[in-house]
Amino acid sequence: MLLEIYLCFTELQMDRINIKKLAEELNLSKSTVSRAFRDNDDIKADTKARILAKAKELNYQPNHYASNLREQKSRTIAIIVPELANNYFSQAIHGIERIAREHNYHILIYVTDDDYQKEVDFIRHLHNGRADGIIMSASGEANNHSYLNKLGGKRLPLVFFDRVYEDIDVPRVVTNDYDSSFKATEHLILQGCEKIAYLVVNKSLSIGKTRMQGYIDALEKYRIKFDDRYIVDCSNSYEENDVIVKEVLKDLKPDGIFASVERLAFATYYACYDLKLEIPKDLKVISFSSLEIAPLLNPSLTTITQPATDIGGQAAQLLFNLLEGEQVVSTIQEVVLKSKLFIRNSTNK
Amino acid sequence: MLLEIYLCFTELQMDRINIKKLAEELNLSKSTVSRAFRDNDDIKADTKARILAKAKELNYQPNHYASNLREQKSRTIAIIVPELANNYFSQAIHGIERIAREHNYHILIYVTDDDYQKEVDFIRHLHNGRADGIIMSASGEANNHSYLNKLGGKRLPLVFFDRVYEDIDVPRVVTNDYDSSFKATEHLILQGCEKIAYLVVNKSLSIGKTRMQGYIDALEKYRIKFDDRYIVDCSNSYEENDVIVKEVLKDLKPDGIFASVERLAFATYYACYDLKLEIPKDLKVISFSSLEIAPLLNPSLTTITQPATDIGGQAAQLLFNLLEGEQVVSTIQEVVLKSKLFIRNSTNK
DNA sequence: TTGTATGCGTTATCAA
DNA sequence: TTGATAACGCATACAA
Repeated sequence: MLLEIYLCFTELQMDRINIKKLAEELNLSKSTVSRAFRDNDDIKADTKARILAKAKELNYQPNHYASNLREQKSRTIAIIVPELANNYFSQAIHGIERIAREHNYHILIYVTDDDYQKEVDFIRHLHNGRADGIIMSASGEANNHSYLNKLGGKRLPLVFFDRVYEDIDVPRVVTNDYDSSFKATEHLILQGCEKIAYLVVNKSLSIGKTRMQGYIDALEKYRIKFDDRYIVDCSNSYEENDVIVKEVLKDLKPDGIFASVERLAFATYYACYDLKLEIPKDLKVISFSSLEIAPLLNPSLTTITQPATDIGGQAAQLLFNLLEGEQVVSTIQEVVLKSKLFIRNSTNK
Repeated sequence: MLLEIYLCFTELQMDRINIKKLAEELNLSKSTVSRAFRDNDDIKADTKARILAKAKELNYQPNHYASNLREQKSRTIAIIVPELANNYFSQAIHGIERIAREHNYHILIYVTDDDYQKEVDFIRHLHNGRADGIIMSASGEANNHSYLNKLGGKRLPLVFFDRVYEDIDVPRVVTNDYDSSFKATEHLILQGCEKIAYLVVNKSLSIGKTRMQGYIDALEKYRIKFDDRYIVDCSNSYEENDVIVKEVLKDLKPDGIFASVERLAFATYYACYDLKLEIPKDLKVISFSSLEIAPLLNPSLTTITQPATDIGGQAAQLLFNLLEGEQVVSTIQEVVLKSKLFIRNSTNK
């Protein structure tokens, strides 16, 4: 009976070990115990060791919410992305995660499903102190995002990567999209393409626009008449894209496809299989992509490969500059990373 | 001078709007304001509306750390995975995220890089109240994980998916790996393979063992002698796997490859390209995978496809049963989802 | 070097 | 229906 009570008691104790109980166990005050977990405080090495040992024994961890309420910072960054089950974004998050871990920060993940309202809600919500900063690839280019100017300022540092809002002045990491798509288009032209379709998911997104401009300018350089029917607005749904791409292939009979995201290159491949079109004979395909197995596709896919992991890492670095930097830098910081063209069989003559 | 102080003051105010200031603005008490943000409390509809309007105007959000310190729960779940830039895990996380969002929970991501010590550290750390529960795919099968039995219990609910520790009694979501690999091996045999190599990343992992047993039993059924040189222990590094796989192909000359994870199938493809081996003529390949573009590979890859998103979703569901369930269920809950065999050209006669 | 006391921003209990 | 007050667990200024 006594044993039972004892067990019950210790279980309860186990259930919630806190600084007070730990202090009692050690016959010390809470403040002394607290000091043991901070680096720069005055505490006898001996005492500190005793405390840490006991803490480990009892599995004590300073309560995160109490600490952060006190210190007004969370050592947490939030990542907001349009989608998760996506090569590019998972690599970028991987890059962020690595840097965050080095800095002993934790990461929260938020997925907007390309829904601008969710993005707004997430950001608004995050102003409750849950995160010290945000790294985001934007979802709602077409919308009014002035709310970010109010919120996004010094209160909660924000860094963009890849998909940015041009009108919001925050640090950002992008790739040299204009050059890359110019070169991509040029490559198709030099391989003999004359009717090049540009597939894009959301052409109002700045990233879509930049890439499109490279395409347009390359056409111009080679005196190929621009025809806006060849700018094809696609969606995020496999089924819809299948219909859209097949229509384009049948109606416009392009001899080159420039896909602004890898998903659209896949849609093109599937469509060609179904329509018995042969890549690269009937149609050459090039795509922005960070797919590591592009060489294994049938045919191997010519890609403009973005350094996705690096992009994430740099974005994290920019955020930590804001969070931990001594001096406030007032100019916009923009990091431009280079994509690289890998020529493979999908664009071979 | 006064102006400066005033500006400074308002800036500070803007910087940190809290319940007290909001209450002062409204000439109400903190408690009344607090009530406006809870559902079931007594408060005049009129007052509540006034409060919420003002809160929106001032961009007030109840401080997360204070709330959670008070309520002793965080509405946050932690996900621990071996790696992130990986098709399977990013799909699984996507599944978890969807369910978590439905429940209004946030997610923290931790990546172990297959390092058991990191896993232990993460879990230990998470006992500081930062998360209400953990969903994990394990990294350290070979190690002693009894620490989990102490920690993992009621204090911080834990759910496994995919890679589990058999000796830890917590809910789990797995796939029918034994059956699937039996069928996969059988499929290779029926396609005429006689020397089938099984590629595995960590054969001491239970998931590797289960899959291996299916392979072994299928061989036995068809009276093919088991030779443990055909069990090939690979790594997580591209370079190392390239060497390992090529050696196997050259030395053992298998006519079938069964890859326990998709990365090893890719390594096999690359090796075959280099060694001028033709799939499926010289070598048939089948792989566990959740790759959506398996049909686009050259040749299209026969897969045992795991419902990765679903696995994540179910794991989240199990965790929410623990977190929100009224009754404590004492038996182990195990959810088994079925993988599906998709026969494609890599195993065609 | 250690202890005491206060407050971080909430929510819950109780009283009004 | 609302207000005053005490905790939640911790970190720090100050006292000893």
